[in-house]
Amino acid sequence: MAIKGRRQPRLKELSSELGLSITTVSRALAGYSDVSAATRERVREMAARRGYVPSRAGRMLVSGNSGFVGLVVPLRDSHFIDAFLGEFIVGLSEAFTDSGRDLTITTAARDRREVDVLRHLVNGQQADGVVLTRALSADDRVTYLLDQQVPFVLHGRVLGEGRPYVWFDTDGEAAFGEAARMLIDLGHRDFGYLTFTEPLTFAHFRRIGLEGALRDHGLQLPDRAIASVSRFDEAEVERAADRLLSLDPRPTAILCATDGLAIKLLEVAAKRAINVPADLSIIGFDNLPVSAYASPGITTFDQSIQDSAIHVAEMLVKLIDEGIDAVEPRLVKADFIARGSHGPAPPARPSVRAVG
Amino acid sequence: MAIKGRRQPRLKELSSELGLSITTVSRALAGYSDVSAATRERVREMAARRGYVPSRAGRMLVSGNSGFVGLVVPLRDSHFIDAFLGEFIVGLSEAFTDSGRDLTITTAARDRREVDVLRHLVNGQQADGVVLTRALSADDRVTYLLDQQVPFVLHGRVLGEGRPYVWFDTDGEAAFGEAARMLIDLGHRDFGYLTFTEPLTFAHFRRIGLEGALRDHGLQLPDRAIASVSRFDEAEVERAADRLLSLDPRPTAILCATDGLAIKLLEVAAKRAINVPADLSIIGFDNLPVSAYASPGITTFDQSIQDSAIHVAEMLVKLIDEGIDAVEPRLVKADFIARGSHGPAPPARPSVRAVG
DNA sequence: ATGAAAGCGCTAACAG
DNA sequence: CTGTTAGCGCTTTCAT
Repeated sequence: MAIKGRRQPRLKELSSELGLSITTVSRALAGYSDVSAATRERVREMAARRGYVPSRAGRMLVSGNSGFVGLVVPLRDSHFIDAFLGEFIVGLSEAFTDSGRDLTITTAARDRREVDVLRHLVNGQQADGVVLTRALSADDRVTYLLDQQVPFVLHGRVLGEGRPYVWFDTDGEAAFGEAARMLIDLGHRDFGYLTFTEPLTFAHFRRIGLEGALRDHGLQLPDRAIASVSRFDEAEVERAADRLLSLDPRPTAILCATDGLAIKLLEVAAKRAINVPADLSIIGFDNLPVSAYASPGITTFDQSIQDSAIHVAEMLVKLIDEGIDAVEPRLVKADFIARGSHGPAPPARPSVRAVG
Repeated sequence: MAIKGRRQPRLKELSSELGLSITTVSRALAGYSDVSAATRERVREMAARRGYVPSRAGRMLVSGNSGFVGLVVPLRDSHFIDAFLGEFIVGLSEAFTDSGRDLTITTAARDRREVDVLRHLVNGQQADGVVLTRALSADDRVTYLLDQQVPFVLHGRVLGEGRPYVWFDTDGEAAFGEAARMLIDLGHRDFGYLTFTEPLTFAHFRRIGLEGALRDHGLQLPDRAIASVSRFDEAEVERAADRLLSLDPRPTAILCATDGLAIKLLEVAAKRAINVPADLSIIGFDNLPVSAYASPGITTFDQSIQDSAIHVAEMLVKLIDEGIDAVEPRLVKADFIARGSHGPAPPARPSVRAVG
């Protein structure tokens, strides 16, 4: 069943009805000055009345670009992260629509690797540019697109890529540095970090932010106090959280790479009758809707997903239109959202280690 | 900056390298039997090695369809609903990708009406079919697409449309009927319904499900016990909830058209020191992630957004390929999720009304 | 079994 | 100012 109905008019039809050549109609619509104002008006009026919309295919063929911008959605993660995607997509789409482009979403489903999907998108000239989310420290998507010289904007950063590329990121290093300093001021000395096994760049930066602040105060984050879990294995979180809470001395403050982790940690702490924030301060990142409803509310950082999306979209449009020299990578500050999951360090307890 | 780099090979290039005509290469790739097995293999091998992907534009032009399926994202709602969108989009995209199609997302931003966006999509032949979400009782998008004979699947239903169309919906009527019967069994007699001002079809069906069950038990839902709020005005919810809780007699059970509303109601009840579920039972719909984290957890219905999306996508593909006779509308059951926000009716209290 | 030619809708280069 | 011509990449008759 093709699109039937009152068939969409094409240039040919308009031109024959107007008694003009196709070319003239085309140029009139494009607003070229070399067509008389009178004709231009007449053509425009007719086109509007007939609801003429140029065929994308025709345009694509002659211009060489598609008018589409691609987003490859990574493997499906947890529900929490899907909330991110929804907002991000809406933001992107809005911004692209404003620039006359459309967003196409492709999924790297099951066995198809993301790079293959990208290759398909790029080689089929289905997209003039691409948005990537969830950067990995070493990200083969980035390498591939740089090799192919395809315009793209990365939400996040990669590590150790020599060539220039356009990225947009939230400054997790500064954020967790700030959080750590605040907690140190509140008397905390024993810190923990709950993060992902996968080499997600944001987790890396948040960690070095934390470690940097500790070092500045003569403290450190021992390896034992870092627990990591696969982002695809919900069950693992519980074990990891458990392990952190069994340390001796037990951390009085645990920073979590994301709110999703923070919430799980909160649950595990509750099961062990560890009071948050009296016995344990927890800090997350992302400001998920659930974080406000957990009890206590999760203290976290907000990065306004919609704003990020809009910026990313604008950067990509500029990159496509004006080239890489026209656009600077951007690092934005995350807003600290103080809620109930952090507080002063508990009074010092005798620790096996400290005593022995 | 167009896509440069090791330029994507086109048919012309492949054919000249192989010493064959464009036609032959095309047919070899299409697997036609009238090209010798040997050549076919040779062509295929070369195409694979060069990473050939047919140009979408060329295909579109000759076939008349785009290979794209459109989703018009409605006006931006609250954060809660965006969580729905994210999951829905991922589900759609996965299913469409499986059928070799891609999903394009267009936004009805700011002043552009959704129908205009649809018109653009349809007339520009940018999509072979369309997915619509959040049906309104009288939905001009549906009318328009039916008029234009454009294949579409509606997530939800409209009321009073005579022509056949393809829809997929969750049976909110059955669900809230079930919930009401359960609450009646628990002793509840005074019910309330918190819903939206906008004529969203799902809210309508959930309401008549509730009303039907009440009627069957000789009860009714008085107009005063129905409060509605605009889905774009978060503040209004509080006033509406307040009003419901000020009724005399105060409802002992309030059903909410969505979890988003239920959560707001829960907050307002907490402020008024109304204990849930001892004094008030609350039931929502959607099973948002936050609903599990509210305290008490919201009793609700789950409709598996991802499954819905996959079904919708499959229905649309079938509709496009085989026509409207090949596909039946579908009504699926929602799963009841019992949590802590409902319970037995409180012991009867003297009501001004009952006493007077 | 293979190739030549036409045409999908559009725009750009070139004539008149 | 307007029209003719060519060509973007592909598939589909129609010849050979």
